[in-house]
Amino acid sequence: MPEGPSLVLLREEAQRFVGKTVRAAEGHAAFDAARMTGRRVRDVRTWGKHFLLGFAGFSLRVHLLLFGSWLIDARKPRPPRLALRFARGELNFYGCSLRYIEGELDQAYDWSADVLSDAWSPRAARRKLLAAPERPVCDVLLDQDIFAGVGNIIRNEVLFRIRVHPESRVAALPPDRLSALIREARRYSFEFLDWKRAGVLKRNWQVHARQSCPNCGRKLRTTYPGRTRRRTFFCPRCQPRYA
DNA sequence: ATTCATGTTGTGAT
DNA sequence: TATCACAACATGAA
Repeated sequence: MPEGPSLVLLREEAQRFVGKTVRAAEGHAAFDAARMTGRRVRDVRTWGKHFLLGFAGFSLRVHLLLFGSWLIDARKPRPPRLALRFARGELNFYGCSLRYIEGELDQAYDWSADVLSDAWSPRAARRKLLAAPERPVCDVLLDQDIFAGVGNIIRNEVLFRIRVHPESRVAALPPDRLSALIREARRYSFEFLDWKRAGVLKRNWQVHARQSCPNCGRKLRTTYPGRTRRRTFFCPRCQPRYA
């Protein structure tokens, strides 16, 4: 579930708790959930795949990892990893990683890296990419320091849309493909968000978990390339490899 | 029942 | 030191 756009939806749903006071916070013993009890939520933000609940002086960071989920005003049969109760309503997290971030979030995060942020900077992304010329594009797209919020689905879809083979190296990309990579990482992330919100995301996948190329009809290839070894779908005909 | 997957971090080997 | 392979975590869908 949790690529960047899904976190935006969580942020929107959690917005109603801003200004409210945590009446009870329960979690597993290893995490000091009680620290939030009696404290007022200042703001709700996201950075890439991080969900951030701001309190005076510190923030809660929730990372949903691969299987994480949340429920608002509802519970699963299993106890939540973290339950935040307010006078009206509750926010429950499952299967996630919890941490506190001390101080201001603007110190802790490079907001220009978040593809879904107003502060997103294509120029900063380009600079980071040019500093990593030998890396394959399949790896850099998942690099959260460059493209925070991009996950495996977005990566596969972006590479198909810009017609670039996943194992192309950054330095070998023609200038217009490098620009397209940066532009499409953000553009498709918002498209993902719209489709997710409308409940039509899967049906709009062009290559992810698909069998054949929507452009030429050939059978798609599935590989596990690069450092990350994540499942990669691509069309060997429509996505030329720039070595 | 078993396998797999929208993710990240830490450990130990090379 | 750098890079890697792998484990660990957790959960719902196919």
